[in-house]
Amino acid sequence: MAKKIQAIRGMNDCLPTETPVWQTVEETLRRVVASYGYREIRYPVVESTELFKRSIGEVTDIVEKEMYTFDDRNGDSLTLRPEGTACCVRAGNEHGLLYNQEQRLWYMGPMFRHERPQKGRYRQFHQFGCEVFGLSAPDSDAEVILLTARLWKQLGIAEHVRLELNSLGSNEARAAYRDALVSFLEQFKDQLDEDSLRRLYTNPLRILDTKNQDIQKILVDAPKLSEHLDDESTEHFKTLCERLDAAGIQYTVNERLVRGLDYYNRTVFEWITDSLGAQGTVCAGGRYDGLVEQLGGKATPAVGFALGLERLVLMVSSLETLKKIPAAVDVFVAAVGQNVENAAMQLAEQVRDEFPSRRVMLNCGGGSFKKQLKRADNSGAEIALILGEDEVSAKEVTVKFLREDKPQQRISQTDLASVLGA
RNA sequence: GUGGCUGUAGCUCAGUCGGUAGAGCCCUGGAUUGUGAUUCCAGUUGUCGCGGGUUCAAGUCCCGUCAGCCACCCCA
Repeated sequence: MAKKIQAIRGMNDCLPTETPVWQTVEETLRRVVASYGYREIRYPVVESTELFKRSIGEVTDIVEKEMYTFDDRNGDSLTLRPEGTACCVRAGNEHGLLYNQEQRLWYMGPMFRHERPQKGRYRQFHQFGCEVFGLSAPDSDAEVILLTARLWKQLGIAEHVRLELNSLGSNEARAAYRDALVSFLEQFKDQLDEDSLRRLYTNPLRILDTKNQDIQKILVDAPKLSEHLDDESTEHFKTLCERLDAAGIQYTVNERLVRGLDYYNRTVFEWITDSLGAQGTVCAGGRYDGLVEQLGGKATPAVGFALGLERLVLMVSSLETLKKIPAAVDVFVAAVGQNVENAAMQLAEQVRDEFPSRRVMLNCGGGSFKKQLKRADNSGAEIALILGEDEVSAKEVTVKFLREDKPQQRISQTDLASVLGA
């Protein structure tokens, strides 16, 4: 045997036993965003490397070490998209969708990050996201959060996720807080671990959500982000919380929640679960009022979120909140004897013509009657239509019920509706 | 990128002290030449992840490597 070629590490096949769950999740997402009037946008998997450097942030892990970057044949640096927001903004700017307009958009598709794979984290993974442009008031923040809350209800996992919320303030407030935090942490420089030291000057806010208990102790006395917020952001956040309260959405304000991507300002939020091991974040988002301008467009406020489809599928499958996966076949057509295969193929086509919603599988490859019935059983079909020489010459068909305790019938081929109708 | 665990039939797994490669499921045939799913009988499962090494002898011990899982890191 020739040497087997394996899939690339961290890039998974989705097998026929798994695709029904994916389809159900995807259909649910589409239905919910449609109910909010959001429209789909699609954009390429490959973009200019510069797009992600300018949006996500030069010193983030994603840009520093996780991107699939390569040179095009003409020497341009290209990157497989590691996230969708930057691409959405690029496409919106390029086609004049954003300036002086309101847009409620959604997207779904594969993203790529070169990380070490583990549960709920893969190198090719799939995100679904929404992006709202042209609206700066907190009711638009509230709307996207309400939309996500509805998703969990529709998927049956509402009891297994919780919402955390924070405000990063304006870019100026965030910068001021950053300086205050750095000068505070510099007093404890000798107690910081390697990761925190590295982030002290590159991305100090990320130190806030470290899992290191010793660092968390130091942080107890650190200056608080909420005390550095500008008045407008404080008001914005207060109104958002009121909207969520009025809508009956439960949340906790987590002052340590800062998010990893540079473009966020004001609202940031995460939906978290305890049922996925270390990868607890199912959905995350926030406001990014500066990004459109940063990517060459006219200043446009924006808010959005992204969720990880693999993580949702894992939750939905393990919690068994979905109904049992239905069989792929309703009717199996068996052909037994000499010269009946043409008639069987025609019968299968006739059933598909007359009953378009019925899923019909035709026996292929011959085989004994016993073998064909076994195939019928394995297909999951409810009904076997059996054609032998007798039936063909009489223009009849034998109907066998595979899942019900009912005697088989022999009916005319013009009377299929009596068993397949409705 | 770092660490721990794992890798044997299509699938789930066993394999003792280093001594001929095993079970169940699945699949195929038969009991039944036109009746599946139940039962009985028979049969096929194989680069023991890959490459080296030690040994008379390696699935078993050692080294390397690849992959999977879990955690760190990071993030959806």
